[in-house]
Amino acid sequence: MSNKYSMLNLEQRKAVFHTKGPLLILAGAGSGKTRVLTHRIAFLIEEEQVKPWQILAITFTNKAAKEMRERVDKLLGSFAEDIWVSTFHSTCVRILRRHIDKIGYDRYFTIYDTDDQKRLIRECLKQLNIDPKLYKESSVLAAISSAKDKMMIPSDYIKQAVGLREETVAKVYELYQKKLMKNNALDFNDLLFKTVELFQSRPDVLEEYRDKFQYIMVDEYQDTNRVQYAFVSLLASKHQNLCVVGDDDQSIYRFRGADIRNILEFEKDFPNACVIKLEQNYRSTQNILDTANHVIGNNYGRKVKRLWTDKEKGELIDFKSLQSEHAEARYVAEEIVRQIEDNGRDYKDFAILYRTNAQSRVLEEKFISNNIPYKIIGGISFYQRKEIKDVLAYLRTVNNSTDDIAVKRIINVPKRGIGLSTISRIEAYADANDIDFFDACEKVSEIPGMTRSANKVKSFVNLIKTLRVEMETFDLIDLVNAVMDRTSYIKNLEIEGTLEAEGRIENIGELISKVTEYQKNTEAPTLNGFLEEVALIADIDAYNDVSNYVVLMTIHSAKGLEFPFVFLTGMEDGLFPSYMSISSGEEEDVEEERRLCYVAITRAMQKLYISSAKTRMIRGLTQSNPFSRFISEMPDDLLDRDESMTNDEPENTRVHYSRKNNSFFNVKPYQTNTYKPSAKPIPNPKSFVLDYDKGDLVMHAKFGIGEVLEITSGGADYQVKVNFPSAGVKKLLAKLSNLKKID
DNA sequence: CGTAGTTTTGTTTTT
DNA sequence: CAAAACTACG
Repeated sequence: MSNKYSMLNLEQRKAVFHTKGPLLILAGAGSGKTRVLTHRIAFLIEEEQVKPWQILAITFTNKAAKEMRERVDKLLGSFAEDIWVSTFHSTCVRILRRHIDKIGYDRYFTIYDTDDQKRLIRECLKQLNIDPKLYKESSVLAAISSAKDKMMIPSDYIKQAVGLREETVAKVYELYQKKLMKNNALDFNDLLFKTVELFQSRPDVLEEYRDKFQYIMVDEYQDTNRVQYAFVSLLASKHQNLCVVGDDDQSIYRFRGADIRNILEFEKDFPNACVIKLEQNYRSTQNILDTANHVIGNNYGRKVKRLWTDKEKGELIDFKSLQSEHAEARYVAEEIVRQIEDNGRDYKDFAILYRTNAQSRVLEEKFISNNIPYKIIGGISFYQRKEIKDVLAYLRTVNNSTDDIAVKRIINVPKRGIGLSTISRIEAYADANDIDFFDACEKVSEIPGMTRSANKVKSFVNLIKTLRVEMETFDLIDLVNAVMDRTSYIKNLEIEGTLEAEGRIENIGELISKVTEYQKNTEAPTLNGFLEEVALIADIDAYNDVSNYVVLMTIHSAKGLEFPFVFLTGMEDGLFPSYMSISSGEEEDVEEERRLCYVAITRAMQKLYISSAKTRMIRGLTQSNPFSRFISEMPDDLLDRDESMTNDEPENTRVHYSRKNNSFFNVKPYQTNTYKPSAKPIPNPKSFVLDYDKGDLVMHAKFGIGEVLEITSGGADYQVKVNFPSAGVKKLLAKLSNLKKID
């Protein structure tokens, strides 16, 4: 036997060699579970003659899947290609693309994201005459979503509905599902649910996959919900070679339907299950681990385990209380600079974690002014940006004419004079005749009462038809370019000439390079394939630790990652644990937050910094919250407390720019989220000199001559307000607009 | 029909 | 505070 397994500890080896029958691996944070999984796959193939295509390994993120595949590749050479290593969602899509026609859907279905779902729900509410003020689309969506996670179809939901509210939601659910089907679309929940339905209604299909996947592995099992559980157990029930890996202490997706029961009662579900605990931690120092253990020890109903390490105690946990969120951010930035200058650390050694995405703003500002390269993971992701969704909606419309949501999104983008009243007339006509929205557009001349707008609709229909014809012969890139040309989408943005528009143009450029990349890396690239890949992408997937920058992300996004230095910020009661969890009165809710805290602490390898702000502006109100209760759950002798530091930002050291007239930091191209000092180290902001001043006349390539009204300094560039007689007042970035002074 | 200007509303966390 | 939703006017 190959000696690659001798690197593993006793428990890890047990897990690798136990290949038959159900196996639960309780893997504490940093205990090398990915290592176990990859070695287990290698072992199956090398020593047990299992064929690569008989193995299914499921992860939650594409990043995890990619990493696992790469590591298996390294162990085995190149056998890993045929192993199904993918997320729940992409596994299901793959199955559905082959078989969904057997349960009455078209195989070229579209995948709806949250935004699309909300639009659809809005339509349902309208159609059912339900007051959207009383039934907010987000809460209705949450209800429907959780029903689907529990595998309740509309009729099940109606049966169990109690009270007016639930009965109303049930009606919406029923209509929503009908509309999805009509639009030939599936939402995220459906991907799982429909696959399970397929398996249940077509035993022959289930049998096919049961025979194929002799060995199944599931990562992050503690985060599975009911449908995912059903999916896995259906597939595994025959061979029973199911290996699940998880840590109940790291279950942090209850809000998304994750059912901690799945892991706690695995042994009940699979009576002859073998349980192995991995408790040796290879990641963190003793002090960090002890802190984590103490905190999580306050939760009830856990599987008993205690992480240990043979590493040294390491440094104490730094705890600092700052005056405001600005002071906190400054402290973080300065500490990073200090560590880099004094101790020769790299930017990529640092991660800043927070509870909510909103907290990233202030940190970002300080990083810019300290010239620290950083990347924010999450928040409004690239694929959720308006301009990207617009372009994708065009592609979706071209690809699938029954996708009403996509058609409606772009019918008047860019503006073609098709307004609300026209759209509702078409909608009414479509409903009355039971046809798709796009088909109704085609028959616009038959719709009464449309005089002026009929022609506009017609030209829109022709546009789409032309693109459809082009799709036949064009490759993907040309098609995207054709969409851009024929819609003048970019041209319209250029005319706008604002900073915001510039950012949007850059984002579209970024999308085009993603299309190119897809086209290059895929054997048989198709429009459908591209749209699918894009639909299932998560922000964290784009993160790689090769580039040298500090990363900022929510604790949720950080799960599964590790960093030498971790800053856990915003440790205030009401923020973390969140106000919601405290006020709900359910201890369960605080426990989930506590697990989140445990996840955060255990990301740190060498040193953990914890900080809180005495006052913080939230939603426009300045609040002052006590320290997070989790801090008092940490052993006092491991904390290096500094609560005295109350120095607020000294006003004169702050880089002055008011938010109002500096939109540079508000809307920026996705790419510049990664801000890197350019090859020539960017001189500090102030030493970048402009050769014109307020009152001067300048020349701009597009707008011609204008007068400089105002120059605002911010981070790495100046914002210049210029009045162009031809185009009006524009806000421009000095570097991008390349203004030339005129004497 | 489009727009600018005004009011209101909201935050966990995301595959 | 900032984005979204609404209102009033050209």
